[in-house]
Amino acid sequence: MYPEIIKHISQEIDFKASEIEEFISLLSEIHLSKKELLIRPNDSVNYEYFVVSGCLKAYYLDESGERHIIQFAIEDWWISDFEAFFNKEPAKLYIEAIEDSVLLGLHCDALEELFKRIPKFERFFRIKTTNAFVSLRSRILETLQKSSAERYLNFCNKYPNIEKRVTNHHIANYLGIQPESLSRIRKELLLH
Amino acid sequence: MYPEIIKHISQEIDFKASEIEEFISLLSEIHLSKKELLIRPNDSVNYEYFVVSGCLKAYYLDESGERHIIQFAIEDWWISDFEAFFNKEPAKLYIEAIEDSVLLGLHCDALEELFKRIPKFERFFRIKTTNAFVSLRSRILETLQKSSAERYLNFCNKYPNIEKRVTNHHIANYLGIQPESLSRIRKELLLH
DNA sequence: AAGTAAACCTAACATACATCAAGCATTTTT
DNA sequence: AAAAATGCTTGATGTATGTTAGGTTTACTT
Repeated sequence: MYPEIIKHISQEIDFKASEIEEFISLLSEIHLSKKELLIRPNDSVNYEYFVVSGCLKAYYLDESGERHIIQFAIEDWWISDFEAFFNKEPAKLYIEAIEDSVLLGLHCDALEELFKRIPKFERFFRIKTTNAFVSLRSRILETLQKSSAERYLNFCNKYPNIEKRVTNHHIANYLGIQPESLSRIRKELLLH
Repeated sequence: MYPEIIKHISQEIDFKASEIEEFISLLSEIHLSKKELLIRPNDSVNYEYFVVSGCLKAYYLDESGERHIIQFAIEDWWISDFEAFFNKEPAKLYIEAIEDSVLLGLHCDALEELFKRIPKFERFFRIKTTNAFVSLRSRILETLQKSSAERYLNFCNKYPNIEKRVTNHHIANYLGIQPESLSRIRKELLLH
């Protein structure tokens, strides 16, 4: 039962069977069809979600209706409006399934309880968050430093499995450029 | 002794006096003069640093010698080359004092030990890292979304204490634009 | 199977920002 | 106190990316 997430947590920490069992008991399974919304602005966000299968995007719509993708998630990733989740604020993001997807939701209160009962999970999530923090820092450094073409190539290198599954439109949104610009970049790189 | 950091950790978690004492015993005091380097590329980074007083910048020099500031730190902030620190890799960043500064260094091994002995510190650093993670996400969303002028105004609003203490050159580096462009932005905003 | 929507590409033009260069003011160094 | 370095501003010019528009192909919907 839920071998994906068991493998995922066991990679980082050595849990006892009973601890894993307790963790699993907290999860709720969610099925989403393509284009279905998991979170929309003003929702209260009580869950973070582990992706068992499928592909999703987290994005923000600005005042002028432009879409800005902050995160993709495929198998083995966590996704949520983390700002809303951790700070108990209303959502600002949309989270939408790009493909039919299966998720495991973890409720914030259940998570707090779990931290108290089994501090190893506090450790697990500290390590996960630390890794995420570090990789956001490199993403910022990259946007400060690199040309759009370089960032596009890096994206393809770093996330080949995502690049194959989302449209160029999505990738352009993620990189912070217009789809037309990405098309030009791809033309110059001879990638069509 | 070290009232600043005691206040800092007590704001988040209720520690016993003995726990605080143990924590304090792990810290080493570092004094830096203006322009002195705390970390330079290829250093091994065994410490993260709490700023007691002063002001520092963490930056990357790219191949063409451009400087990109990823973080400022003033009183009450933590600073390090976190990627190098957490992943035990050689540093890629410079960390330099903008003013004479006093720091408290926390060694990675001491920190690991502390986590084992007092899990509340694991909790403390999980919460700190989570907050940092969330604010990096908004920083990314902001660079995807907003004009340079808007980002400059946001910076001034969000970090008035930093804005007062660093040069416009530094702020431009942080925002990812040229100092000349920032000067023009300020002119249009009538801020000289 | 036909109709519609979405994805992708291309081109012409507009614009924000970078680049290069110079000058003045302020701070730091000697 | 003089000299040097740094910070800030301004102008002229270049370039990458945005904007608008149109067209082709592919995928989805009925």
